[in-house]
Amino acid sequence: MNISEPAGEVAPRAYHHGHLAEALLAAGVELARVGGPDAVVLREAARRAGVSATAAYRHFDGQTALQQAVKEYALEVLSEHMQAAAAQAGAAADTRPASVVRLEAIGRAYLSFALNERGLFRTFCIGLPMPEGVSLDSDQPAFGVLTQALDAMTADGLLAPEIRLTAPLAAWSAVHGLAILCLDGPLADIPDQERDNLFEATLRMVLHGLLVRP
Amino acid sequence: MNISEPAGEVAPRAYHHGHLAEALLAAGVELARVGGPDAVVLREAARRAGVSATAAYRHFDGQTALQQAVKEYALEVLSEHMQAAAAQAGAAADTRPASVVRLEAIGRAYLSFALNERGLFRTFCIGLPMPEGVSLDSDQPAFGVLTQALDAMTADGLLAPEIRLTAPLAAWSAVHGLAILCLDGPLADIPDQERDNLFEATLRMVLHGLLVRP
DNA sequence: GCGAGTATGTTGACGGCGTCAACATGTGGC
DNA sequence: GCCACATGTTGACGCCGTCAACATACTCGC
Repeated sequence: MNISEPAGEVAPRAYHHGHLAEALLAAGVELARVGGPDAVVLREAARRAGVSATAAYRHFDGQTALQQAVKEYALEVLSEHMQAAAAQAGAAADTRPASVVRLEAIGRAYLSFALNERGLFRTFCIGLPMPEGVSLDSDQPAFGVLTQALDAMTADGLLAPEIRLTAPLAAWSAVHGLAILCLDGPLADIPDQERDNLFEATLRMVLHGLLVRP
Repeated sequence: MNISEPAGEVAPRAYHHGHLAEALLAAGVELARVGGPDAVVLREAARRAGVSATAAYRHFDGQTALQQAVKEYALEVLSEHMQAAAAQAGAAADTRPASVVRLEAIGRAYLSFALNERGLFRTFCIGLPMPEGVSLDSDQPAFGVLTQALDAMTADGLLAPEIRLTAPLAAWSAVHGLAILCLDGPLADIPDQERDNLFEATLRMVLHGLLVRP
């Protein structure tokens, strides 16, 4: 999804904007980044795109549609983060199985995205229907990278097959919950180091809770 | 906190309402129950209290103050739920240690509150500063009942002392995350039975992840 | 090449919201 | 009994989402 104005293309004309949908989405993303989902406001997005308030209705079916688009964008960025982390995992010296290291890396990527892109993450969280019914299928990149890691763990004999189906959501719940508690909850302003400790403790709980007993 | 209009007290006068703060809070709670935090709207609350729009400003310092009050109310209700569940736990035949059963009951109470009082739970979740800095101290009832259960588990030798401090937040993260995924996330409309399975699987992950190895 | 049809953007309006200032009306303390 | 204060009202402002009616530019078939 290309967000920024296409660089060298035809310059926007006087009347017809040319790339209004993209410009509105870019404005919406910026609004979300700064102010969270509630800040994704149609009139302001239109203003930033240099266009009248109601022009947005030619491209988005109302405010929630724009929020939904921003949400999808946020999901894409999050997915890329997680995939990049999973790909890089194992570079450092680590005696544990690669699949476990990868699962941990995914969790850490999720949390770091939540903390570094708070507004975007919050927008990704809001209660709009997930894009095209993400659901539990692994065709969604963000969820897919998680299920792949768990598949690898199952293949390695580290995950009991009978919990293979519930494991991704249980793990996701723990990491997601921790992210939310750190953003909106009582952990909003704990020192960085304490928060990191909590990250590690939660990841340990997830791993110990999922792995087969040695 | 008394929410409803005091039954047999002095009837509201013509000009001075008499119990406007309570009436506004009650209206706010009702709005939150139906529509979540965004539905907690000053003008509508005032309307329901039979009072002009700006009268609310004599009792609440703007909209966020009313939302905050509703949030505190929601936290109280949630705490009572959890405490009641913890107290009742162990009534059913269960061969496991009482402290473990209690911890499970608390988690289930949290989830059932989230599902049965969606609007209120969502309001409780919003990113306003927790009432009087709930933080990690166990003087908050909802958090206290959790730490007590974990203390009991530690005393029973079921929880390693070195994770005693991080355990409550790790456990809370998992249960909270699952609740959110069920309300706003991809698990919004899975069948009840699948959701219950997921509950149990997540609780198992938490318990296995926290308990010392037998 | 050109004209009709459509895509895109504008103006104006409506009601709802939060919020402030100025004003009105009760209530309680002296 | 009177005055200060608490409480509630009115009116206004600017923001928002949204709709209908209108204006302009592009495009495609001829």
